[in-house]
Amino acid sequence: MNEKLTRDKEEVILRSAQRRFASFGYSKVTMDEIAEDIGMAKASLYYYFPTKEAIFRSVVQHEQEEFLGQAHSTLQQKKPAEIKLLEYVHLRLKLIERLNNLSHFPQQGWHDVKPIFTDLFATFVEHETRCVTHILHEGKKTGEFHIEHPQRTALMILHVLQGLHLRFFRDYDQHTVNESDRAVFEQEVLCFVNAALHGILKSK
Amino acid sequence: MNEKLTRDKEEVILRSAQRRFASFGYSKVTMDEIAEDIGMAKASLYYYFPTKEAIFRSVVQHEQEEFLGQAHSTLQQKKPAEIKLLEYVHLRLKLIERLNNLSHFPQQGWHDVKPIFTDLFATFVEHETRCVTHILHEGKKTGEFHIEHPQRTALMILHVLQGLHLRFFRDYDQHTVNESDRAVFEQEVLCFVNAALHGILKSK
DNA sequence: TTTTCGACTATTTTACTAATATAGTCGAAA
DNA sequence: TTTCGACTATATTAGTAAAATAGTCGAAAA
Repeated sequence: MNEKLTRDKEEVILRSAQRRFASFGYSKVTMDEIAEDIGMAKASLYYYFPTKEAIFRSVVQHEQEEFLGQAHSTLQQKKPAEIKLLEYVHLRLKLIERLNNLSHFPQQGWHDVKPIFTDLFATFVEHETRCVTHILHEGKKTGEFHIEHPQRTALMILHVLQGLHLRFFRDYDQHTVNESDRAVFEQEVLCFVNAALHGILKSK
Repeated sequence: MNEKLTRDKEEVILRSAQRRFASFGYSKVTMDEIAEDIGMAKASLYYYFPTKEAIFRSVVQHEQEEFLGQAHSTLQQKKPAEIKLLEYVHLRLKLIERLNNLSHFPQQGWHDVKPIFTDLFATFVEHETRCVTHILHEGKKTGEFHIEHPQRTALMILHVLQGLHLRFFRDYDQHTVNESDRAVFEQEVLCFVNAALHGILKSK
């Protein structure tokens, strides 16, 4: 029965951690701060989580799971594959916006946190690859798409998304990223998806 | 008349510098080393170039000019725009491979050299944008391409190329980049260009 | 006059150390 | 079962002295 209470406390901790990580990045947040936010002593955190990394991983995992949940519910609807791909990209843009903050992603942060969750990332990328590959296969089966290597194309798409993200935010540190920058980024991503879908050649 | 001799000496210096920069990156090369390579005293270098940065900029500019030269000669030939775009991308891949080395690009090096030639880069990107936009416009005019916003599409293409490059080499430091890694990178770039050209939708 | 360089300076990097901050432990108390 | 104060060991930071390096200058060589 206190199982439930434990989960609740964990949630509280994770929410606090999430907020702090999102504002300052992994390495700039201390266990003392996370604890103080929720009126706990640092030592108490260690009753729920074995390490700081574990907390961070949980936070990231939460975001990823929420995203994958939404993505799968999109996949299951009956819509043209083209629409599904677009919706997937939109969801992903929202995810990126959130993850961007945790550990102030692309720039400094990356090297701090890279070893912590290369594995988390790896499995996440696998999931993503499956999702996009699935969409492409479906589109191929229904005759919507003409693709020779769905797998490779899916990887390419995901890598381009990652790449544009990197390219765009590599220079900005967190505080200089403003609304209009992100708007330009998103527009460019959509331009890419559009090109990938429709191509630019007239003849087939 | 000694104008010619001066140019020759400059070339010698630049060649030596180019080799060193390519192997060790901007910050790990000293003026003494560059000078010693060609049997000169360091002080003599300053007769030809005012600063170390000036040497580096010259080296980079050389690469860029050679590339732009080849690119323009490609543009002037009478070929389908599709082919021109592909050739352009191939040339660019070769450039990247060379620039990659100077200052051990994407990772550590970037921050060292960024302030040195943001301007060089900016004008280079302008040139590139003009090239690609030109190809797209031409393809549009001849009816080969169907593009709504050639300028925006050109930017997108270039940014994707940059992005893939970053994504691919961000983790590797110079010495771990091997042949097969680069092969995968190039294959992915071509997959992108292919998708951008032909799209994946069957219907128009 | 043009080009080279040895000897010098000012500045930046590096290597080391002491002081601080922080993750994580433990046993006692609530 | 859950919380926490007090503690330790490790990692980060700040400060500093030593070394390396970009850049100068005036004299010498060509």
